[in-house]
Amino acid sequence: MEKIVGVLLPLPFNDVFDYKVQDDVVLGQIVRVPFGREQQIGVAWKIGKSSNLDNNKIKSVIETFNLPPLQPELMKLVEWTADYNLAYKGLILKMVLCAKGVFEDPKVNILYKLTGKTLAEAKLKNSSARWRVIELLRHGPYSRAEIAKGAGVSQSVIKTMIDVGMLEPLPVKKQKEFLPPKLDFHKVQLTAEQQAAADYLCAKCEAGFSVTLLDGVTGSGKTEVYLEAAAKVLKTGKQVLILVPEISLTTQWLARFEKRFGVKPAKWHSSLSLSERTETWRAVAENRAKVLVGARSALFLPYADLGLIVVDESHDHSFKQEDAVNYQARDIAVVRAKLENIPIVLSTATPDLETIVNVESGKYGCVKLLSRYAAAQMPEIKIIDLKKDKPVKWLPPLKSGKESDNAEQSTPPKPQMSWLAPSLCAALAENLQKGEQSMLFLNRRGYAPLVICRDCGHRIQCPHCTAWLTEHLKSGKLICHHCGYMTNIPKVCPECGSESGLTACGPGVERIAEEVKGRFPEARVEILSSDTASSFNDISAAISRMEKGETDIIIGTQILAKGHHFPALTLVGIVDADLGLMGSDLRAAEQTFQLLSQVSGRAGRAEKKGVVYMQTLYPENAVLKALVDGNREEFVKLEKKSRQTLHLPPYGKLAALIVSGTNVETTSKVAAELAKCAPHGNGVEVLGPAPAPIFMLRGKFRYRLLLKTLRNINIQVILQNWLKTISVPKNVHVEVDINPYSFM
DNA sequence: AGCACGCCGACT
DNA sequence: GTCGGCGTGCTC
Repeated sequence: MEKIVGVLLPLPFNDVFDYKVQDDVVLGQIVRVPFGREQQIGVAWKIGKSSNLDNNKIKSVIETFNLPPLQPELMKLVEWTADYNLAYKGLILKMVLCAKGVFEDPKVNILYKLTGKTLAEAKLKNSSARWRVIELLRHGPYSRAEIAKGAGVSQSVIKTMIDVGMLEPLPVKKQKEFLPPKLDFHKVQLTAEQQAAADYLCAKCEAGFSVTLLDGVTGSGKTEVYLEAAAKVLKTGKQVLILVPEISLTTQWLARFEKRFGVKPAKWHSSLSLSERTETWRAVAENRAKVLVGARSALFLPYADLGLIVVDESHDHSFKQEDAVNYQARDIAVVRAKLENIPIVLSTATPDLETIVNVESGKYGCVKLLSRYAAAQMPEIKIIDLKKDKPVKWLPPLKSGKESDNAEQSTPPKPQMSWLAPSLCAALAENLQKGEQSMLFLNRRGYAPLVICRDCGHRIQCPHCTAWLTEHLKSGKLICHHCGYMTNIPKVCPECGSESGLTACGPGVERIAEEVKGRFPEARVEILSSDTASSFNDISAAISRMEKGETDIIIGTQILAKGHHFPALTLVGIVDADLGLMGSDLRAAEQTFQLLSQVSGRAGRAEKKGVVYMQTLYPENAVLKALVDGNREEFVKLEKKSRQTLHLPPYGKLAALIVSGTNVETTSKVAAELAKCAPHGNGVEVLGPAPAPIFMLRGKFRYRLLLKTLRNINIQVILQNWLKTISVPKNVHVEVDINPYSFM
């Protein structure tokens, strides 16, 4: 019987395409279909015909894969995510079908086993090499390479034995094994507070959908608590998904997991190889991988039997960031939990206001961990007022050795710009003398964020973006942090040709490291930022040197803020606490509070108490004051008030339209047209268009419009109607960002 | 998204 | 005369 199914394809469409099928196809079945002159992998989304096309125009499904069909819950999640973010359903589906190796022929290993034919029967002479092969294969089939190594013979010996029919091939599907976690491998001794929290979460794990905020100060052992909930769910045979910010998929976290469960979890992140993706995808779909730790995209994997979701560091802004489609992974995780009717845990030391409000309204449950693990205490935070405690220039140490021989020729060292206040320098010196570790945090990569010519005032800009190029001394390049453009550091000013005018302005981590090395030549200094470390392993290596006490002062960016546990770290210096507050970010205050709390939380995580120094030009700033007082409640109160008066989330809704294109005129015309037919009325307001803060990005000009509505208004419907009214030429792109975090 | 079709400028 | 630019339209 010939039937017709609607197939959703991983392309920018909302509608299904009709195909004929011979046998019965189940909803959610993954199929290969012809599409144009190509083939596509799609999913049977609707039974029956959806188009009014002539039946003879409808092509047939090529094959249906022998894979578990997508579950209705996941299909609903795709639809929900697309509707909520005004994105194509097909592109959301693409995130589900993201392991293309799954749909190719599975790789097979050819192993060889004995056929039973003897040497005599094969008319071969006895030789010790051939006997060693026979002996080896009595224990089981092996590949050619394994036989050669195991029996100590050459490939030719094996080939002869195959040719005469003594050995026969045995194709075996390559399938990576995912070991099940050993639930009782190593039960960590929990504190009473942790145990109570774990008990609460475990109780939630018995009762369908719920959201629980696991709200614990840095160093309170949240991981151990939610791993107990994971153990509870794993005991029932269900799967557990732990979402982490990409950057915290560290060796340290994995080591903690392995210590508890005796095995490695399955991992999912952007830098997996093709075969790792394929293996993991299949193992998740076939319920062979029981625990998966992954970045945001792990949310769309086809779990066979999901029982619990944990969002670690749930406040982290990297959960909201665009890859193919804009979405906030934390929110979609909650929706997935709801659709699957399972519990979800949001774990963080600094919950975002949205989550706090949901806890207060009773929508989310909450457990708190108020004290640090064991003897550790919260660090003391001290403000350094840079206006009073001004950094003083420093002299590079005199060069030693052979260079001092021609000292009369070299100019005396020039005093260098400083970014560290005398009091911070003194504290570093003291800590160094005590043999304790220090960390300096500056969320700025490279040497200097700007190069300016003192003679003509020229500033070196990115040719593709409205942004200055950052100087990176290590690589000798000027780099655009927005598009990746790279050029050698010029010797002379490209504008006026001055040979001495080019000057680095402002500090990046490399420059701070230079100053620290200059001031403390005896200290073992390490820089850690996403570009000094060329690989995941470099980062792990630097972290482990720090753990082992081989580093005295570690200087780094964001990368240092999250999840690391350095027992001997007692001093944290925040070089520029004001940095995040100036940005054009709606959540600048909140994000700064979160980031600085996280960084501060690195200090004093063992017996010795930690001290945090924050350098600022605005010591009266409310965010910093709240941090110093350790008073999150006060900060939340202020933040609530400001968002309430401005009708910002969660007290109102926001959506941004980003209009971009390579042609300024057509782009601005579309932006203006959008403004002209902007929706208005009760509780609906449109701001803009305004040139985006980075007007030109990757060679495209960008304008922004902001739609603000009251909380009870369906912002998606308003947007849909709005976008329907205008026609956009193909060389202009209109992007929708529901609940934008940034204005860039 | 990809890819073909189609209509106008600088080249052997 | 053609090669090739990318604007428009289609894919069950």
